[in-house]
Amino acid sequence: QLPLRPHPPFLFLSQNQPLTLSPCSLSPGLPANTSPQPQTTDLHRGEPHRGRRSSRTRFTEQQLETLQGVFEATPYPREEEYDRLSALLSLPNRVIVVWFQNARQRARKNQDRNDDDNTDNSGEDEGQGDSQNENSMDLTYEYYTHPDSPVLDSSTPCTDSDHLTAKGEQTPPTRKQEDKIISPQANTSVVPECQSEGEEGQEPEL
Amino acid sequence: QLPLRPHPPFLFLSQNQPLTLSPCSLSPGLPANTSPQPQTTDLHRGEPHRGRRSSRTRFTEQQLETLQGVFEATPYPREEEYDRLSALLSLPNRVIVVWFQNARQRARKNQDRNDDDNTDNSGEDEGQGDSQNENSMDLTYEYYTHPDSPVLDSSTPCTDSDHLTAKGEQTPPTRKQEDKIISPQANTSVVPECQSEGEEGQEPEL
DNA sequence: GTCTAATGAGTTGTAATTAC
DNA sequence: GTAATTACAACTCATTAGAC
Repeated sequence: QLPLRPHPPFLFLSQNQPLTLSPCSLSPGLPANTSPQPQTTDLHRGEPHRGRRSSRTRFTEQQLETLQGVFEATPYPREEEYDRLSALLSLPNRVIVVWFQNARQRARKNQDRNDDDNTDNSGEDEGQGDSQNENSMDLTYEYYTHPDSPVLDSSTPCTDSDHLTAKGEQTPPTRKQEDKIISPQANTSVVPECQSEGEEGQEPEL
Repeated sequence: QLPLRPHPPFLFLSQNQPLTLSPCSLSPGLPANTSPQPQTTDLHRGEPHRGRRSSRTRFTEQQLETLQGVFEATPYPREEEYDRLSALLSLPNRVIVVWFQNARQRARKNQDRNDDDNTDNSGEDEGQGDSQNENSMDLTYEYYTHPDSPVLDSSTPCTDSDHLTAKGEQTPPTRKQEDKIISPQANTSVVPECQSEGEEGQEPEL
């Protein structure tokens, strides 16, 4: 008989709008009021811990939104993208990197879970949150991130035919379990990597 | 992790009722600084006596009024709202947080009771003391407190009696939904598949 | 007795860390 | 990079205790 169960810290927004309340003023959708400067060092009220692991970052709604959006587009960004996001969201680079790692892990887990559910309980299909249903994303990665990776090199970037065939070889050494997850960023050819250096061809319209 | 005390099973059901809240007329004349003399002793604020229970806070009428007003608007305020209230009411943050927790608990309980009454004694409907019947609010929260949320506080009076921290805040956590526990990760901001970062259009200037 | 602020165990999601 | 793990942080519920 519980009408509510907001257990864990979570935040994500729908396209929700103030419906019943917002009497006096409203500026929906745009969190530009305060200058949100998420402190990444030591922020929480009080002092929960000192000297331990670095304090848990609390992402803002907007940051998560952006991160999630980028993640859904490119689960494996490269360093330029990390840097861009770092600057954009005013977060340290490590935080961004870690977020993507965790996001991939989460997506993988959700995918597995959904997959298992689908396989096991095919008939039992209740409308669960669809947030984890777009897990068709491909999360295998190939080891292009090596220091002398060809992708990042400016001399090779825009020829997608090259990387598609050359390193598009689907033989990741660490391809463990899921073969449903397929090609890594190779199929990101729809988003060519030439734009990665130049801040990803898409400009923020703001 | 500490099985010291047995705990009842943990199961939830959900039932929800429409929410009745008074938007702006919650506390039209909020206490600016008239003369609230809350005995927020240093007992539980500055110095936590280990082992000793904090002294029970005695809220003033105004404080309770304000808290109740804010609660009816947003049962799950964000951290900034807590801070605002803390400053506004001259109460420690912890006290505010605990008050909201207890208020939620109370509301849930009342809601359950009402629900049981309605369900069990459908025909028997006498006007019992509805001193707390106004708690038929929706306590589902969809995203929890967050540093900068694009919301405005509905508890913030329209008047200028107090704008000590005009942090825009407005959460529409009041989603009326019947008997469905929203899972925390329920709704994500799904973005279309092939657009990299132009999605939300919330990219700050760079 | 009632009412409720405070406490604490328990759950959950996840940022950060570690091991690989 | 991954997978597993740890350490929070924000909540829940039940309970305890303090003032009426």
